[in-house]
Amino acid sequence: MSHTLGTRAAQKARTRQAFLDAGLRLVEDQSLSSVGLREITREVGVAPAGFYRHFRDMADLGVALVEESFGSLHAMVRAIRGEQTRADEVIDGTVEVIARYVRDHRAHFRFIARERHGGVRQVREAIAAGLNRFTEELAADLAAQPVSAGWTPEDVRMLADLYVEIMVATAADFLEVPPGQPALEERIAFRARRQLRLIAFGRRHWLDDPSGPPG
Amino acid sequence: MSHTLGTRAAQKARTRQAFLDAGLRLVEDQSLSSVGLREITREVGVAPAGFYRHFRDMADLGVALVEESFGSLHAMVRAIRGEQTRADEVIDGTVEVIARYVRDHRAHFRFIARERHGGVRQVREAIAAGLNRFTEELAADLAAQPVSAGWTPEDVRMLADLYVEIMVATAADFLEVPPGQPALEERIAFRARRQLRLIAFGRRHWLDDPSGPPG
DNA sequence: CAAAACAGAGAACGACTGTTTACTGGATGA
DNA sequence: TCATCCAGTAAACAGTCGTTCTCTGTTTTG
Repeated sequence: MSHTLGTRAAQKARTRQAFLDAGLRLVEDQSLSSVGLREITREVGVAPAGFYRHFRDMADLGVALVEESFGSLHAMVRAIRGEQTRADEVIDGTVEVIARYVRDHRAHFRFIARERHGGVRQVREAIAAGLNRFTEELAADLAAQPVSAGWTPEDVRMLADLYVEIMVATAADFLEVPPGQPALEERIAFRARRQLRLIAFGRRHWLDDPSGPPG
Repeated sequence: MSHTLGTRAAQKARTRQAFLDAGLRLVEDQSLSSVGLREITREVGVAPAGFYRHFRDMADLGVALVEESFGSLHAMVRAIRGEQTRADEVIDGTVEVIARYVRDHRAHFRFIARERHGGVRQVREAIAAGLNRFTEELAADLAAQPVSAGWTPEDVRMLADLYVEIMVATAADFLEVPPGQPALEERIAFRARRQLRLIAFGRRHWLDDPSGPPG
């Protein structure tokens, strides 16, 4: 804890990381619930029983993968929070950050998209919790903006949910594009920018419209 | 083909349907790629080899399940196309239809949500194709509405994509609610209505806003 | 009414599964 | 230095897996 890890603990951490990397690799083209324990130890180059030194079962490893994935996503959140002021700068920046995130952390996001509604309950719940934290942070940011004056907290949260849904869907669409097809990527980015802009319009007129926001 | 199926073909169709039903049942709490061939024949009450009389492999059965699921969804589309004119009537009706669809076809939608980004490529592609057809129909409806005058087809499609994404997300949220919790269901429905209304505002101001739609 | 078609049964195949057990050997702390 | 710890090994456990084969009994066809 206090100083650098002993060669002992360091080696354990390295093996654990190798498990996470192998798990991420295997989930590229199958679901977590169909990845076998022996399959993953084979990939790591370790005896099957060695698995239990690091994880209780595959669901446990899955939850660890969720945490790792959201860790890299959190770096992206901070990047979005740059100090742009004009609305379309924020939009362009947001879409660009999503694109780069998917490019740089392809396997992480694929894992989240695949297991978000996947077959392992613990993993689903961990992803839901992570997305929830993400949405709350975004809602706090949105609430602080002048445009949100007069909004109820519930409506701000509703808007944040909408934004997150678009971001996740956009990222998932990026995933389907084979790497190195910038034209297709640009089409997706273009559409995402327009969707965000449409929502920005609706947001601006949320309070001043004659038919009003209350349901 | 021409008249009623012989007892022969009828029995085959019955067994095939039993496979589909069993598949849907097993995918309630695991991914398709982890459902075994023997597991499903056991559920149906048939010898393992019997499977091959109906499907080439599990991916084949998965694609058949996608078609069945979208079949029941198509009934819902037609229901949404009721002849309401006022915007909030359409919105309320849409959300209500989504809620009822999830209630009545829980397993079908869970399958689509789970396998949309799941581990079996053929199934992913079949779902993407189904959602695409769905989105195109919706886009055609939207284009016919007076509000869409002056919109480019690309922007109409962008809007349809946005609607579909919200509908799918809302349905997925309904899924997470344990049946018989109307209070939680109403919270989700309420939020979905406000999101749709926000978009309706943005849509209304898409062309008349000073900062304009072109990117 | 005979012949062909064919859904499903049953058995066998080799390979793979998760988990437990007893063990080894190098790092760790007194 | 020496006892303790513990990450990783090797082997065995009782199953399950997908696939192929041959066979049976009924339905369909001509």
